[in-house]
Amino acid sequence: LSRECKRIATSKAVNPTRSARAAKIVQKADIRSVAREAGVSTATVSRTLSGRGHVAPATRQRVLEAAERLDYSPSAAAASLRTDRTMIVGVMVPSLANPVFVPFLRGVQHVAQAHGYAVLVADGERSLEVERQTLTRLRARSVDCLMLAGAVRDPGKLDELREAGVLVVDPDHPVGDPDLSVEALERPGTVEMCQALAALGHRRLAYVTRDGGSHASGRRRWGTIESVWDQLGGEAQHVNIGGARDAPLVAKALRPAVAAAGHAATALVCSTHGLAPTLLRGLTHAGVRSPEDCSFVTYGDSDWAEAYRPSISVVSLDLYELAVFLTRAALALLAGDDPVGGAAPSPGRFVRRGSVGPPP
Amino acid sequence: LSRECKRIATSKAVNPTRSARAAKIVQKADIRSVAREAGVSTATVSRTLSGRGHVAPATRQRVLEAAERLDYSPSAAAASLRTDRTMIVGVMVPSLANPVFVPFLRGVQHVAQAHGYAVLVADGERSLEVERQTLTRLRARSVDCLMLAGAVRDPGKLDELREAGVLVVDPDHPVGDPDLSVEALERPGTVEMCQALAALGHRRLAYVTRDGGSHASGRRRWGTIESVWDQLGGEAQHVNIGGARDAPLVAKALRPAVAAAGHAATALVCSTHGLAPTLLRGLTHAGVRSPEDCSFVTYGDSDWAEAYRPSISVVSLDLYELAVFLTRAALALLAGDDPVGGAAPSPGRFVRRGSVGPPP
DNA sequence: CTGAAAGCGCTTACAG
DNA sequence: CTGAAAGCGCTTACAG
Repeated sequence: LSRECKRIATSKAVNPTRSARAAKIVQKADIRSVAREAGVSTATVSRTLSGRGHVAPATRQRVLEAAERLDYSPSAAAASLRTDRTMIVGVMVPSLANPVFVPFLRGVQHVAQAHGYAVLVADGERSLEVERQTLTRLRARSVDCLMLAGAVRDPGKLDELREAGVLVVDPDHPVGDPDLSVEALERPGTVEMCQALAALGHRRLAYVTRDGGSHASGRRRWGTIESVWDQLGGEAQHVNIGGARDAPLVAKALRPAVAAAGHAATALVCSTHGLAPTLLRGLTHAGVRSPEDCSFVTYGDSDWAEAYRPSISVVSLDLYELAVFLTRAALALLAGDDPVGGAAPSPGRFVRRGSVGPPP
Repeated sequence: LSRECKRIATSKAVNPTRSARAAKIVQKADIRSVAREAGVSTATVSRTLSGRGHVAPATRQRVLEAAERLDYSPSAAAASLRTDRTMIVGVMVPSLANPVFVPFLRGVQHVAQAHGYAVLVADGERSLEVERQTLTRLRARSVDCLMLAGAVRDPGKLDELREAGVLVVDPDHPVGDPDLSVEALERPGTVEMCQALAALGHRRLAYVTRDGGSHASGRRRWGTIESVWDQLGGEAQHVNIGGARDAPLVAKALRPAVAAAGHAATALVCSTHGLAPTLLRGLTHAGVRSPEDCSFVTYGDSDWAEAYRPSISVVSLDLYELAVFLTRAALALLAGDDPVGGAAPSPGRFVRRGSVGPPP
């Protein structure tokens, strides 16, 4: 309906009378009506409301009141067109179905909101095609800044965005400070975990993923674990359970690793929080008890991990905190401010709970 | 840097030479450069790329090639300003920290993306103030449509948005079809659960929330449970554990309900998925076993609920599916299309698992 | 401290 | 089928 009105209003050239009528119906005050109401130029209204440029206190007051009275809401589109800044930060999430990315999104959201930016979320839906299309759209929207919640399948697209003037922030490859990469931050947690397991006497560890390394983060973790565990004198193996979901199938996929006579792994490390419940069901089905038969650790924490019996040990990294830090830095850069200080994000850590014990 | 260039470019009036240089650096092709490249008017370029209006096949071809060659990405801001449509759908989430809202967001995202809309997320951060400010921003961005993932604290703000021409979709109060409200959809699941418990011989049920009804959805659920359970001849009580997090505190809060000599509740119903792990830890701490001493059911399902031992019975409603349905309908309305058919979202249902058994 | 005016990059009704 | 031109609502360098 109101769209109808607007369509009529658009043809102002054609018929100013209808246009005026339509405008009255939609009630959308623009900067000119505010200027008229306050008896000043639009320039002054703009200066007052944006806070840029000096305005005499009395004038300022009148403008604010006029804006209030008319319930004026400036058009973001018009401002963007003029200033070439959209005040939008985009977040590219590989898959919203994967809960690990939500804290990151939340962190970006929090900071962006506080700085007057809006947040555009894009969901890659685990698909190269969708991701590409989505990034193209983000470019057309010319977000001021794009935060990546996880690895992108087609990094070439990112360069396109960068060339178009978008500030792209990739936690896997942070500009400036390599110590702030997810990998670097997570490493201490992995090391702690390996040391704790080794100290308990574990020698054989199995790292379990769903897709065997198509995920960049999963692959990197495996690299870290492999080298750290090797240094500690243990043997690590990588188990890929593929698409298995049902407990019997998962049990079957895990059995070679955890029940091999003589050289079974005595500790299972789950690559991502979302996979943990599936593995736990598989273990239960296989009759493998934790921690008696096999210790269990997962990457990523939650209330459920803690509530499980035994409570699940985790390597956790606060992605919310990381997102807050990175977003602050990015927005400061955009504003041309000095790089913000602020506490650096805390590194990952190992939280030992009931699911870890000595090897059988 | 590129921002710097742009700033220079902006002063085209002042110094066209510098401007031209800057434009070359930023590489941003606009519709005029495409028109020039293809040897047509901007009108024709616009018509070709938008698909509105007829263009001769040969011309079309030339335009597409020129656009491709120049890597043209039309400015969404300019288009919005002109057409008064932003092609953005906003999603208002009461709190991103609450995982129940994520499937809804994902559903909106999926449909929006498929229809060429972008998604702006707003996080209320459980705060009236933040929520208000956020809604004001969504209005300034003039989203075409606003989907509410949950109840909004200040419904008055919504009317403001509606007056500004935004299509606001509230799953708690769907326009047109009241059978599509979250409440109506969830009811069958609640009824099933109550019937199942009653059939097993339960008479006393406790419904547990964290904040005792500040949540609109929690309050409604309690209303439904109370009346259904009453009809079945049982007694229902409402327990509010407030902010308790530690197992001992939660245990203490639950004890009056589940351990009252003679008239203890024999079934505990948890109001929301996120609260379940906390309650389970409390029960474990209190030495209450499930289902032997007390059956346990929660609203909202997940892999963790299923993996828990005993596996947790749930009342589940697919909010992803609901979001998909509502978003499709909303976008069809915006496009002026006929209301889409499509399967109606499935109602909630009760999934009985190990945590429910006969009363002690 | 303030105003008049140009222009951001599109789309669309109109005329041909 | 195509082009010339107006205008969407802002912001900002310039002039006063």
